[in-house]
Amino acid sequence: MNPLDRTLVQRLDLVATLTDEDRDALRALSLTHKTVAAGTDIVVENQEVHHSCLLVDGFVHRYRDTREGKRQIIAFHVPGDIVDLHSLKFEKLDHNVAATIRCDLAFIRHEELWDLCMSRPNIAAALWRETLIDGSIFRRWIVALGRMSGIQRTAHLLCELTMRLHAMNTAQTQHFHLPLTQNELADALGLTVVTVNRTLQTLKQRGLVERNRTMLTIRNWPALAQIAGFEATYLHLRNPPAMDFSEDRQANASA
Amino acid sequence: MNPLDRTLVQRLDLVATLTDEDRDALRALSLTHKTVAAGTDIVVENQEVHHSCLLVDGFVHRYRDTREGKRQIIAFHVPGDIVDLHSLKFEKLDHNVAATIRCDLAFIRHEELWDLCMSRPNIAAALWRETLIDGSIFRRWIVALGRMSGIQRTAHLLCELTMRLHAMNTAQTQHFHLPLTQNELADALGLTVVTVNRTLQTLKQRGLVERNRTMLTIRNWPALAQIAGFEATYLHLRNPPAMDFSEDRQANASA
DNA sequence: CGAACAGTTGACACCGCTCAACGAACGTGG
DNA sequence: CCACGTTCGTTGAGCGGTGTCAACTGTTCG
Repeated sequence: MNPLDRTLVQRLDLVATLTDEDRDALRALSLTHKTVAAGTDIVVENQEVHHSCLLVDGFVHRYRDTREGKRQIIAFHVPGDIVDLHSLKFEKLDHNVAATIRCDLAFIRHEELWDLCMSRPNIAAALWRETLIDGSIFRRWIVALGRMSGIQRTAHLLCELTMRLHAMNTAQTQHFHLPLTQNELADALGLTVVTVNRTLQTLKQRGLVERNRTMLTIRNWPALAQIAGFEATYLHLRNPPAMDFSEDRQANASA
Repeated sequence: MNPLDRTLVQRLDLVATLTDEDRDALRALSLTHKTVAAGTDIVVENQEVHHSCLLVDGFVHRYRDTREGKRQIIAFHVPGDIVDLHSLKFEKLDHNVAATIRCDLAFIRHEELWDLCMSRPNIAAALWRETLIDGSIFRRWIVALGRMSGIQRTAHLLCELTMRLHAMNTAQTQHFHLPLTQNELADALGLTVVTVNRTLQTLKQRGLVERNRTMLTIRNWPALAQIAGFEATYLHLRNPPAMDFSEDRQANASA
């Protein structure tokens, strides 16, 4: 099966309306595949690039360092995302993209992508919408960083990632792979590792989520969404996943 | 003179490459004009809109309130900006847009804007790029909110607004109109009014900037940019303004 | 003139940071 | 398969940047 089917095509179907011809045109894109190790910088600030990078498998984050050497993570990406679609219209990048874990990537030349946009307005619209959703998520992070407490922010991030992974079927139950260290969570949340550690303990004590290394278990989605003030509309999904884990909960009750 | 010349056309010329035909096509857009009072909500969350709003004159901010009633300002807009270009591809908005002061606005129907994008790829590219720059600014705000101190954040915001106003010639010297209250600054910076007040005093004591009601005076741009860690690349301007106020400084030395 | 808003100042509390040490899990090579 | 280094996670103590609360001043405008 074409790797684009369960990544880019599936992703764009989540957020836009494509025709069969659009999908075929997407499948016809020529890809350059590459696998990179955890921690690899995929694209770095000020670099000039002529292709965009589709995340096929793994987990990616975008970040920037301050002059004092502190790191702020700006975004996370799940399989199916084009992690630097913005580079299509920028000469130089203003931040870095790195592989959080070992990743399978597929590169698409800008020229070819732009030609596709010109010949298929639907696809241009879908990709533009993708970059706008990116921006919508940024806005929500700004609100979280500026006006929400540590525990609210943490809950919000976990809600967002859970929903995005479920939307793409990368996660399918209340118990799934979330390959982030507390350090990475801290750098995304504008907190320190110590605080994140304590915050996660609080969330566990309250029976909301449990995290163990690379696994996350949602124990009480409604309550988690409640303290996060999470509503999925800002992800602009056409059919947001239900997030009803009651069946799982029974199945896992014995565990 | 067509109001689009000194707003949208000028703005897009700052960030993209247009032909004369592109400019003519932009000038031919049909506009609905409107003036709103300070504090007016221009578009609100969850609203469905079928036009985008060009800021002709005034000052606009975008914001969102948390469940606890705290406000976070997400973006500021200067004349020439389309303040809700993202709405072109979204059914529902995920945040609010409000007039910071009395504003002259011009509305453009989405249908007409999209037709223009289809017929003129250059304009589509320029507008897409506009939304990407919007996102780039969000990213920088995320870094500021997550990993920079109150004084650094404040300096950074002042640098950004100064540069954007100068790029559009809305401001032309070191002394210009910046119609923001300390309350609005606080809500943008994720601080409280009290802290902003003290931070501004510190900046003044150090001889960097002075703010008086609606006026801002840049006293030492290099030093201000230094503590903010400000570099203009993320604004993605084709020709960033020089920001050399040495002549002004002499002229204002007596004041 | 008076209400409403914007700005200023002081005292105090607290959330989250810093520093520091230790424990647990993992991976790699001998 | 163990030994060991490295990364990740955990815990405690103390500090500091911002927030909170509250009072007061200054400005604008009807």
